[in-house]
Formats: sequence, C-alpha cells, structure tokens
Amino acid sequence: MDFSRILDDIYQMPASAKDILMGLVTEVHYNRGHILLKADKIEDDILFVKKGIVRAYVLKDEQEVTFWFGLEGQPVLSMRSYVEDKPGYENIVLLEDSSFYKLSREKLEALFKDNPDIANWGRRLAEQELLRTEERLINREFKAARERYRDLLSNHPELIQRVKLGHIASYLGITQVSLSRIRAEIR
Amino acid sequence: MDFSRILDDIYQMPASAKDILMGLVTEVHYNRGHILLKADKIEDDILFVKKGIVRAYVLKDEQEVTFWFGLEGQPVLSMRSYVEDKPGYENIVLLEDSSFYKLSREKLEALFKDNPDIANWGRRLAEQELLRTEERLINREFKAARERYRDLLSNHPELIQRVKLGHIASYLGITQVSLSRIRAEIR
DNA sequence: TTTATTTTTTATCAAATGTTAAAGGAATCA
DNA sequence: TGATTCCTTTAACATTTGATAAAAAATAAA
Repeated sequence: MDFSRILDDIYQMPASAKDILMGLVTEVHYNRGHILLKADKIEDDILFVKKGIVRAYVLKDEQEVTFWFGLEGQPVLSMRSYVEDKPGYENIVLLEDSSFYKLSREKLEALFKDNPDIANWGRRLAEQELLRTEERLINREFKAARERYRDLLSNHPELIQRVKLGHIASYLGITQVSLSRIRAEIR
Repeated sequence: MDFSRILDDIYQMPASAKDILMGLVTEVHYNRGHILLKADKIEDDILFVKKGIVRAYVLKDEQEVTFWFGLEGQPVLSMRSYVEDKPGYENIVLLEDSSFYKLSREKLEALFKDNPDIANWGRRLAEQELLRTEERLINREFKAARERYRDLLSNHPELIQRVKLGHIASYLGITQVSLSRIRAEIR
C-alpha cells in the first residue's frame, strides 16, 4: 500500500501540505522477529505498515499478552510516546519480513503547529484510531472469545493463516488450549 | 470543574482561540436517570461533565454492558458520531443529577477547518482519549477482574460509593455474584 | 417508625476455562 | 531423506466463574 493512499485515507489535504509529508517520509525494512518498538523506551518515530504484519504485546509475568495486530496500511506507534512523549508500555515485533513508512515524531509535531492542514490530518489520524480502539474495547467487553474468534475468521481470515494460534489465543484473552477446543467445536 | 480549566488541560491555546470556544459553549443540566446519548442516533453535540457522573453502556441480549464511567471534567461523546458522523453504539445515562458544558459538533468541525489552534486542540483531545482508551483496553486484556477491582478501589474509591455494584461488576466484565465473592475475599 | 422495594451477599450446583502432560502434525535443516 | 524442533490438538483433572435461588442488608416510601 503506498504512502499517498495512506495519507488520503486519513484526511484529504491540499497538495502543498501532502507534499510536505511525502518529502518527510522514509522507507525502512526489517526481517521477521525484529523488534520494532520496545517497552520502556521513548520512541522517536511513527510508522505505517507498507507490507507485512506486526504484533503488539505487553509482558505480564514472563508471558506475552498480545493486544493488537498491525496489517498493511495501519499506523504503528508507541501510544504513550506519541501522546505524552514518555516511554511506552508495548513491544512490537515483526511476524513477517516487513517494510514501513517512517516519519519523525519531532518533525511531525513541529508541522502540526505550523500547518493547519497537517494539524487536521493529525487530528483525523488520532480520531480514527480512537474509534477503532474503542470498538475493540467494547467488542472485547461484550463478546465471548468464541464469538470474537468467529469474527476474526470472517473479517480477517488471512490473519489466522499468517499468525500462530498461540498469539491469536493471547489476543482473544484465552489459552491456546481453549482456542483449540473452540476450533474443534466449529469444525 | 470550570470550562476554561477543561480546555487548558487538553491544550493551551492563545486567548483569541480559547475565547471562541468559551463563546460557543452552553451549560445544560439533567436529573439522575436522564439518557444523555442514545444508541443508533447521530448525536449533534459533544459534552463535558461539569458536575455529576455518567455511565456508558451497550445493550447485549437485553443486558446492559457498562464500558465507561464519566466523572467531572471528562468528555462525553458518541464516538462514531464524532468521528464518522454516523449513529453511535452507546447509551449514556446519568447516575446522579448532573450538569454539562455543551458544544455543537457542527460548529466545532467548522472551527477545526478555520482555526489552526482549535484544530490542534481537537487533535490533542482525540490523542488523549486515544491513550486513555488503549490503556483501558490493555488493562482489561491482561489484568484479572480481581486486580482491576483493586485498582478501581485505589484509583477511584469514590466511584464505588457513587455507583451500584451491579454496574461495577458489568464494567469489570463479571457477574454481580462474582464481584461479591471478590469483595468478601478482600475483607 | 413500619413496610415495601431495591441492592448486596451467601449458598448450591452446573458449565466453562485453566493447568499440565502427552501425542500428533508441520516445518526446518543438515 | 531423516532428525530435530516447533506448533497444535487432545486428554484428565483442578479451579474458576456462572446461573439460580434465597437470605440479609440497605434504601426508599408510606
């Protein structure tokens, strides 16, 4: 997915503003297993997945609790670094060899102050992530794991091919054994 | 909590921009039990709690699943109306007689386009809510109900006084009976 | 206050999920 | 190919949570 399309999907800016962001972006590539963001570190960049897939997790008594998968087109950022300029809580690791569009947080912050169109682009980015995050929260709050697995199957069937079931179970908030039972039931 | 303080806590604007928002705001008051936002309706306003407390819930097979409590100073909005101008999924009801600061979403949207300072204020509002929402999601994802109840007790002891335990149980994602068991254990 | 109503706790039993261990499959590498 | 490693499923048992009902406590109404 190209960067121009990613920008437009968030907020349609005049060409002048869009060109500034297009000029700022760089591309990076890492292999499967690379840790893109580290917990307890202030992250200086925000990224967008060009190709590949990433997994966000938090450590809980030696266990990795997965709370997000990032697919093509999605923004990857340390929320607390982005919003409060403080160390974040999440680790983000590549599940496949992946490439990203990268923006400097510092430069972006300066543009927000200077350029009203880019400020509105940043506003829409946050608003859209906010809605998605609240929807994930509510989904989790009121659908059982069984139902959320079915939703995953119908909305993101490719995810189940590309991601280990242990990670999916952790994302659903159940053990891998329970997920196996659910899968056996459905078959 | 006064509106000027609420604005400043989100983002410090020059007086000129702040005065515009101060001029736009109105105050409203409703009694306990009043339904402030209705599911499946496009909401035209966004509000901030001046005094009182509200509860957001979604209906799930005749049952109300609580996913948020709004205390003094917090923004109250239909997320999907605010972000996508579509009907929302949540109901919000007053748990006490409460008063609010109210802003027209349409006028606010126009100001975002016209006024860069207000656009940045709107950006910060969304970013801060985003961080809070993601933290709630992660908390829920990796802390057991027992631990989250303890957190509530230490972070918002007043909530447990002001809100019925049935609502708290629903917020924690457990039955009222389970919450009673947890409370009995802790004593 | 007394009575009625609502909310919270306790008890009992059933159902769902977790834990641990072992077996079966799939993928990787020499 | 065969051996090794990693991933997924299955089984057995323990623990937790839910559902339902009833008792106790708290709140509201007469």
